[in-house]
Amino acid sequence: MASTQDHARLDDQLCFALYAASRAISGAYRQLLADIGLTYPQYLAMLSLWEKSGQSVAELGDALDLESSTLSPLIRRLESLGLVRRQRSDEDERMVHVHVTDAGWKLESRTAPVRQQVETSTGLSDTEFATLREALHHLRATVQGHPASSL
Amino acid sequence: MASTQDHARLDDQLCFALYAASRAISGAYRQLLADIGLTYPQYLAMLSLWEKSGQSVAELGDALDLESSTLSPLIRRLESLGLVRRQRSDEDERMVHVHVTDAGWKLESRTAPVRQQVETSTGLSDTEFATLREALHHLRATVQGHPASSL
DNA sequence: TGCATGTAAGTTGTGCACGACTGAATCGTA
DNA sequence: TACGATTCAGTCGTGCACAACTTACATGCA
Repeated sequence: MASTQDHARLDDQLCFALYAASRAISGAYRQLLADIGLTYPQYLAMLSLWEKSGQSVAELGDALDLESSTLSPLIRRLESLGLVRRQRSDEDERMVHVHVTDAGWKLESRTAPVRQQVETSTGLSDTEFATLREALHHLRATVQGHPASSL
Repeated sequence: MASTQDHARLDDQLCFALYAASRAISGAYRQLLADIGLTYPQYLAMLSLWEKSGQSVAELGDALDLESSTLSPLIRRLESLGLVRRQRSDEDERMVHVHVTDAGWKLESRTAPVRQQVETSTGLSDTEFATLREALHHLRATVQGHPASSL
């Protein structure tokens, strides 16, 4: 019967597989990050800031692929948690640099077990993990290089 | 230098690759679906309803892996667009069945080119597409079978 | 029949995510 | 040195996404 139907099936869609898997992973992180007091997007922003403290909002937006309209409130919440500090640039007063505070640095080591637990829960080998990650990075780059106007 | 750093790098995270790729794909759909008047989650809900009209909210939540608190307002918007109709069950008045209306059915054929365009923009062969899709379905199932309590 | 239990759906509150816009600062170029 | 275009952070409005809670109802069992 399934072979005779002309509907596009939800479970056949790559987009849905991606959407559902992404929410499943963020859900796994959510529970564990709750102990630390971070949401999942906040955790990703902190990951980027631990890697490079002092990024401007635009730089962080580049790294996370997010708009300033999303990041501004998120950074404000991180600031109110005392994890980061905003500093307006001296050279260019349009820019705001986001610095990790002492409290922010202290949090870094506490996230390692969270990462470990979620990675274990995926059941993937290191190779599978890396292969899937690169496939997804490549997919994103390809789709973003295909703006709707060119289709 | 990169080899000496002890930070967890954002771009090394599968979770981030997944998160970013998912947003990239939904962004690609967003632009094309705007012509049709649907958001991306609304489109996914309609996909499921076109496949099986008359599902209860809980069934739809099972298919999409979403809570009723997410679906209720989403369905309300679809109803106000005239694409679906709610009907409280006769046998069990707790349940609400969601039926596709004539206008809803008319929309179905208009989504095929959207799907086609996004699939093309991924640059994936049919085999790669299916392989990635199954890997993601499997990943989701594995992670959801690993509740945090068991870690 | 009466009541405890559990389940379906909806409500509320918080936090993304994005488009459209605003206002300030800077840059390019004449 | 004017001044229009651009860039940057931020605001606002809409729509998810989820947790916690409420309401309504059906069912099981005494």
